Amino acid sequence: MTADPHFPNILMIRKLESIFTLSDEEKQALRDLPIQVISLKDDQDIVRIGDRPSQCCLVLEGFTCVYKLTSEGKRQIMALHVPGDIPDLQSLHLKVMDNSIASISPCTVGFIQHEDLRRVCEHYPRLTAAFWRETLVDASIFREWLLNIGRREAYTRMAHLLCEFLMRLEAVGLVEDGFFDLPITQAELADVIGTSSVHVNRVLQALRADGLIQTKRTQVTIPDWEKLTVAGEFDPLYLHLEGGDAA
Amino acid sequence: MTADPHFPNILMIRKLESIFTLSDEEKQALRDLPIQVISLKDDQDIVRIGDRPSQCCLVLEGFTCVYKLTSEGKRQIMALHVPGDIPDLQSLHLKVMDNSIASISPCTVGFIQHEDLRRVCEHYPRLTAAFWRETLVDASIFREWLLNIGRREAYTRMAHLLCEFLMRLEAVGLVEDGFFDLPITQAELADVIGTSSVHVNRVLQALRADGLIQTKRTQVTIPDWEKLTVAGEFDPLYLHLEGGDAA
DNA sequence: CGACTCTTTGAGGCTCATCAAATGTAGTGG
DNA sequence: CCACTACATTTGATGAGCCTCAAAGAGTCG
Repeated sequence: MTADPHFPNILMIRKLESIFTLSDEEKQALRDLPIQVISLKDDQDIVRIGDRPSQCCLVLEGFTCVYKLTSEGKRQIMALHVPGDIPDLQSLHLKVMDNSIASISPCTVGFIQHEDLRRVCEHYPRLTAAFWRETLVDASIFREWLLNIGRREAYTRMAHLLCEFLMRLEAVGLVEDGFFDLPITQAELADVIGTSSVHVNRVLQALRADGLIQTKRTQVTIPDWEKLTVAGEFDPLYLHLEGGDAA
Repeated sequence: MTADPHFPNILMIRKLESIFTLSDEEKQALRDLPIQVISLKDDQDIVRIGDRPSQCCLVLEGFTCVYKLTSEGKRQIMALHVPGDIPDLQSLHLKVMDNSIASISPCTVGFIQHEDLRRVCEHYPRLTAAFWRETLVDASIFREWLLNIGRREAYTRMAHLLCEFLMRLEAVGLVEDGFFDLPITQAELADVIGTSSVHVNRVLQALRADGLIQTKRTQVTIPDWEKLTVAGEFDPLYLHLEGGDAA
């Protein structure tokens, strides 16, 4: 990671700019946002269900996950977040956390105080819209995951998840030639797609056997994007990767 | 339904007021919003995936659902909306619909132009926050449904869904003594909880046999709320039914 | 009363969970 | 460099939950 103390701010600005055109003033306001950076090992809770946080968390490096547990202790991961995402942006308007957020790989995150974020939003309504939109895209991904988990079988689900990951990582420059790092265990993948780790293992073997993915440690290569999207019934519409400025 | 031409506006105001305290000016602005009311039979699409709507839809009477189809034509319902909800509020900031919305019972809905909604939000930032919060609660429900579908079995899932429905309908005054109307077929319930209609039928029988619900036509009675919440592992936290004003 | 839709029931099979154990792969300290 | 530990992946076997197909009852409505 760059030593630039403003790297978190720049990451956030780049992310918003991929959708909205920001004025110099807006960019400056974002650049001036105080962001407290900390590093985490994997599997560390960042916020917990029931908390009443006074800050939001911006992912800088690595991946985080949003999860909940059933009363029998089964875990469901509802979302994965990559650098540039703000997994608990909702806490700006919902006092109590209704889910927990944890690092799923070693990662770096930045904390932004709610009051600072609110102040910026008050002065720059277009930034309010931009942040609001971020939470709407998150919601859109939840919907797609509901379809995935509710109505597709494990093989398709996994292919779909890998497609989504590739696209989202590509958007932040973390993919080269269909090749990216996925530092997530099979047990965690199981918690994402709602199956068991044993079954994840078998599904991954099937995907490899069908030539849809190649894996080496935590590295994943997609040799044939077209084929994987077909196997995963993947249509990137729901990611809303372009066109944010209101009509 | 009342003949009052401002009924839709009043419904919206009441909904927001259950969370935020609104000033007279804010209320007046909402009362002045033009809303075009129309009636629908059941199973009618209101907006479709891929559409670029220029208006939002406020549910006035009956229920609507948010759904998507897999390429094999299987349907997953991602959300149910009750009077007072705005199922496609997201379209204010996401140009293209990533899901379809349909009536699931005969219903009345009101359409509000995006431009009108935007104008109100510009003048009253607290209303922006209130609408933003609505979309955040929707997202919170998506997360809970992901846990439900991904990690709980059908019996628990159904109990959970009925708990949620009771609470949400109670919030808009549509429940009396644990008794409410649920004009939804078992096939539709199956699309909600991600199973088959045959299995829904068996699960409902089991719930009846266990004394957790009583049904008569589309009428549902919950004789023992406490027992049903245990069976459904239900914790209403995720509905965020109170406390919206920022700290 | 017939046409339609929805609910209910049965039977067989498939997907996937669970349990348990073996193998593989870092990371640590001697 | 090797033994040792801690995890993660892989494999096998068994069974539970649920799907699908098919057909029979029950409401509901013109």
